[in-house]
Amino acid sequence: MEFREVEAKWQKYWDEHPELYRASIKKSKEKKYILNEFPYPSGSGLHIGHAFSLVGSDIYARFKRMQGYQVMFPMGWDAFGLPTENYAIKNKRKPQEVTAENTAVFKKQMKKLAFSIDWEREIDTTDPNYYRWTQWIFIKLFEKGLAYKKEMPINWCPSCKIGLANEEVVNGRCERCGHEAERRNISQWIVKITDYAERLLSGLEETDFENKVKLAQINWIGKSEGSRIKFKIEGRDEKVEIFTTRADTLPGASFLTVAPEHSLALEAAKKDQEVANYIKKAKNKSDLERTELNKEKTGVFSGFWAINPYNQQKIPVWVSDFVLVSYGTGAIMSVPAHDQRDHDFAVKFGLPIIPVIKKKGWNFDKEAYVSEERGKEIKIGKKCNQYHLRDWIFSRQHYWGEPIPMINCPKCGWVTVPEEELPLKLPEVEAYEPTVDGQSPLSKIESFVNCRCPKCGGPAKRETDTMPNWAGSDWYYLAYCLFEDINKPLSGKKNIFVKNQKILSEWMPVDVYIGGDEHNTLHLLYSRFIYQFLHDLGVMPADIREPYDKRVSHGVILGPDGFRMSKSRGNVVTPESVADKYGVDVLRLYLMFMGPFESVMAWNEKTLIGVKRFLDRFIIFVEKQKSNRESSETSLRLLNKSIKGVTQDLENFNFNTVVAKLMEAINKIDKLSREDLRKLIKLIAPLAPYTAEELWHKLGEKESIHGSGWPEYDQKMNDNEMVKIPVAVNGKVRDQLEVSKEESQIESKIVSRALELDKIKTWVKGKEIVKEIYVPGKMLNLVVR
RNA sequence: GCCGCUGUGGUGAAAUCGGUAUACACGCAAGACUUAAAAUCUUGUGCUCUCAACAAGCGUGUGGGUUCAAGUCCCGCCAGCGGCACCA
Repeated sequence: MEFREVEAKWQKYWDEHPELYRASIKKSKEKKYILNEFPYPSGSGLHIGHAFSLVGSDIYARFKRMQGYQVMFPMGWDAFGLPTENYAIKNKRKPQEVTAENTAVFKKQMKKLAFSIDWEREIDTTDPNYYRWTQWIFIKLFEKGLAYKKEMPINWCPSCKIGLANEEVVNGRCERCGHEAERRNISQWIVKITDYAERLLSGLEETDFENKVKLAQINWIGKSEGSRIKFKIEGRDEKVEIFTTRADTLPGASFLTVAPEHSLALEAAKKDQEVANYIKKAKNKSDLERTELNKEKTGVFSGFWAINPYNQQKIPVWVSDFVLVSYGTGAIMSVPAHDQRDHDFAVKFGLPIIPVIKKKGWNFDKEAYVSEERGKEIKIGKKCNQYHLRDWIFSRQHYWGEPIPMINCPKCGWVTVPEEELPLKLPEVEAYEPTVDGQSPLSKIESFVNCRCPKCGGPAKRETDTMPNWAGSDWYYLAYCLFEDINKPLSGKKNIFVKNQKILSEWMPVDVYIGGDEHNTLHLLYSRFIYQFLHDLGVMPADIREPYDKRVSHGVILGPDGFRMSKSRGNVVTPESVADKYGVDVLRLYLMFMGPFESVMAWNEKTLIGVKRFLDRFIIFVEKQKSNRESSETSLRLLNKSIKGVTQDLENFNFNTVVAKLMEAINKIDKLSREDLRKLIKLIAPLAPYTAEELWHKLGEKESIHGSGWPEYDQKMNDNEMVKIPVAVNGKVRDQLEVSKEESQIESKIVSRALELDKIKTWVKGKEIVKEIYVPGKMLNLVVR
């Protein structure tokens, strides 16, 4: 039968039987919540990367389902975002309509690729019933003091006249027009994720993330332990506080350096034009300039003098942009003898270099001596930790995002939109372009902006910024659990999280979270933070402290030329084109056979042929074998071995070797009974669901194979098998011994039989056997002299 | 510069705990079927020496080390990929 007909037939059947893939908690069965990062539904449809990671996830979900677990494998759409907005602007269309079209295409393609998704749980971050709760979370953040408004520099494209998200700035340039991006101060909503830095670190211990993911998060949070030390400033009451990890080098602090934004620098600028000019210049520096000017240090003397608290010496205070406002206190003590940046600075401006840790023969004038070694402890200042993690800029001056549910009242200040008024719907607008001054298009809609203050009833204005992309994906793993209350909205004040504690504690945490390395820091950290925050609010089950248990990162598929697939390179391979040409099962098998699930691989259609041949042979094999009454003994053993290997490899996401083991089975097995044939088909079912279903029914089955059980490995079957024991002399294998399993356990027997082997005799002849090392069932090594 | 990952045949890659390196597949070569081609099937395929077989030697980026035994563990170096980058 042609693959097209087979696919159409079973896709229809599966659509008519949603119970097959429906996730439901039954007391008797253990649950598995298998989550793949939900896609952004772009206009170009599912790309090969989506297909790759989803095939792997689907195989695992199908495998676990057949093993008898209650599997939840849901899907949804992370549909807010710039590409849709840009497309809408360009084509004068509504983002809502574009999104609906795109998600329809994605869903259709996913169904074709046979993903065993529970479609009843489908969610969409742009659905007001969904983002009502995204907004509710923001309100709670605000109420708990974790969201605040602040002037922050953002990236600004002077050509497009819009604010750019960090993702939109590529090498310091605007992603759309290539113009150099500038910095501009705009008042923004900030979320205090830094309050959770320590929790985000310690929580990692409760997860089963692989080490590289944990390390990525640890590095991103970037904790350093040190102390804060206050320096008196001559002629001023206010002290300058610095942060250092090396308080022991305080005696060598020959000057202080403060950031251009530091209050002391601003103070100095009032009196000194040169300082004022420097600050102005530094402020206007774009990211591009900052990285380019990386090499040469710049700075200016502030005119202020500080007192080193260790020895009461007068040291100058300098202003330099290599000191960052956003880290520590925005001021440092400079120890040129033991820090290379301070050294560069000191050399350029002729400042003293005072060694604290002595090193024989070290030329301190030439280079700083930077070592792990510490000087004697100095107990000045107080111990504290610093983190690289920054607070999270939560505002976007764009249209296609969740409106931030805040109202600014001239009397009451910032007031939240009352919970019962949620969702605060995104109004339909005529134009989606950002305004000339960089504000969100919402700011032009007076009916949206002007409102009454919920507190005092006076006239007030709404926030017009929208939320970043990450907001909707911070809690979607909860939304899948609560889909009934999200897709059929609750009225009034009822809270989905509080109401559904039981459901949450049944499904959470996510058992396996499959996603890309590019999300190992931001998305994973943001969503862990939001979960922890909700946990602190008391709306999450008390004993579930982390949202994800295990994290599996999938690899990347490059184009046939070895480069990342892109339209401009013209090396794009779409899953659809491959499925049309060879069939879905061939595509699925090939994607998995390419290499390890985590690695980076180039597309190679030639290798795909091998997989196609295998699947054809598999079908022919079943046809030929199906009338057998019984299996041959060797075939039965081989099948049993395959069951063991395939089961183990599926468990560990080693899908490439699963395919290899199935190929091996087909190559070696010669005779199977109809009953045993069923087991073999089950082994391939998670990988090639269409073919397996078709063959299964050809054997006379009436129910779907995907609802059937997983074959069991028979431990005893291989017991009386013969085993081959390699015999080595001085570590080099010279011959092998074939013995029964029983015999292989007795060392003395193995040694004496090995010494009877002709080849071994010649190697041992005339020499003394110093040592015999026998690893039962594995190998024998004779050490001779 | 810092952090992480990777290095195995002509190619994609296998090798649970340190225990027969190169499974599985592509490609290539020879053969079968065919008027022919495609498809399919069979056999062979790390390197060196050899007409060939046997045997032997060498082989997992590189130099050392530990061990009866190292692709696997430890130390140094080289190359490639990804991320971060004046973080005090």
